[in-house]
Amino acid sequence: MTSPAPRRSDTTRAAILEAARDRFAADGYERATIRAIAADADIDPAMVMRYYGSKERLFAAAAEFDLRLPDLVGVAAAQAARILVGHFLQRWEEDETLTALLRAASTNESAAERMRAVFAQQVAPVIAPFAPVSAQAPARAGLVAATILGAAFTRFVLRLGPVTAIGQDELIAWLAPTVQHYMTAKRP
Amino acid sequence: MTSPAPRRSDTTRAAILEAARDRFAADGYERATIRAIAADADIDPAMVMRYYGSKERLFAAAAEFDLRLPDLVGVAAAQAARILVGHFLQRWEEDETLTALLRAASTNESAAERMRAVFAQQVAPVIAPFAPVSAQAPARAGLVAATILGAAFTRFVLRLGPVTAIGQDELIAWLAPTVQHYMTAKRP
DNA sequence: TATCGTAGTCAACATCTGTTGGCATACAGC
DNA sequence: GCTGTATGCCAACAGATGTTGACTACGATA
Repeated sequence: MTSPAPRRSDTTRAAILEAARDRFAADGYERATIRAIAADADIDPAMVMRYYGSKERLFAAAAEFDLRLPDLVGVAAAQAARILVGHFLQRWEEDETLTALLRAASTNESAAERMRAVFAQQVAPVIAPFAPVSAQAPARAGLVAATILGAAFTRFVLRLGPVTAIGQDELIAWLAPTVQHYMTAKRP
Repeated sequence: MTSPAPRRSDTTRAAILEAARDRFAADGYERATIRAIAADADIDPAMVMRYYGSKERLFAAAAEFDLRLPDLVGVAAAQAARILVGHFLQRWEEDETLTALLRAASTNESAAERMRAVFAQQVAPVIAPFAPVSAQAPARAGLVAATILGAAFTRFVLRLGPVTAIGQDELIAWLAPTVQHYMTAKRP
């Protein structure tokens, strides 16, 4: 597995991608214009098209990320829930790509599709082993996603005062037991 | 308090508003165009401007709603949480205005501001009386909002398969204890 | 140094957007 | 019926947007 030869334009490509993430995170898909992204990256709008083909494909490239969820096999449910919630909040704070995808998924169908894929490929498999009955695993993972996304939406997108005011540790302390409950509790 | 004289154009106004709610709910603020709304209502785009002044004010009119939250004074917390969650889910299913506001709030600042106002004026006051310590009331209400909005987002906006597959009764059974916990449990 | 592919610039395009003003029509009050 | 106002339609404008193609400058390679 050899990486492709480095190109002279790699710095430009990276600058475009970084500016795109900024704009998509701040404005969502439709309000983030190619011209604004190009201006932020201090390059010509035509470069964006040359290197990424279209706005749609630029977004696809900008919204690519790995949640890097830890392996939780063998970890007790209570501890696993704490780790999960903490990891998600941390990822959201350090990488605005997550906010970009969340914002865009509200109005752009392909962004929503990507988000569903992230759920299916990265989140659900980590939650599933904790389900007492495997047939319930999808619903349980869905509830966990609703919890995480609800927190992320109110905190990073809507910026609801009382939620942004909660410290990260306290937020983890509130959400972890909920997530644990969804993962393992008897079906109500 | 006398209602203003009915105008001949009231049916047109109503048709515009209904079409606007449809479009805003389906597409979000920026992708819902005045031309599309007018076409849905089968009228001329200029009529929208005449009656609502601007797209911004049209949205403001279309996104106006009352959650009609019930009075929960004296109700036990467990029961109150059930009622609240059920009421929210029901409102969301029957009135797409809520989805319109949720979608728009992701990318439009004035929609977000309105959503924060709905939280402060309609949601927080209902939750506050259940808080054991009144200083914690805002945070508790914020957590409830995160729970509700997370469920609404995954179910009605993102349409995440496993979440849409959960029946309404079962969803209430899962969420209500969580909401009750946020409202009343000792701070973790 | 000459050559060729890469990187970058510039101007323009077709289209769509919110918005405006002018003009016809229909209704209500005299 | 006549008049004035409310209602509706049409065409157009000005600006923004994604996208394209032609042209120039650079940098490695021969």
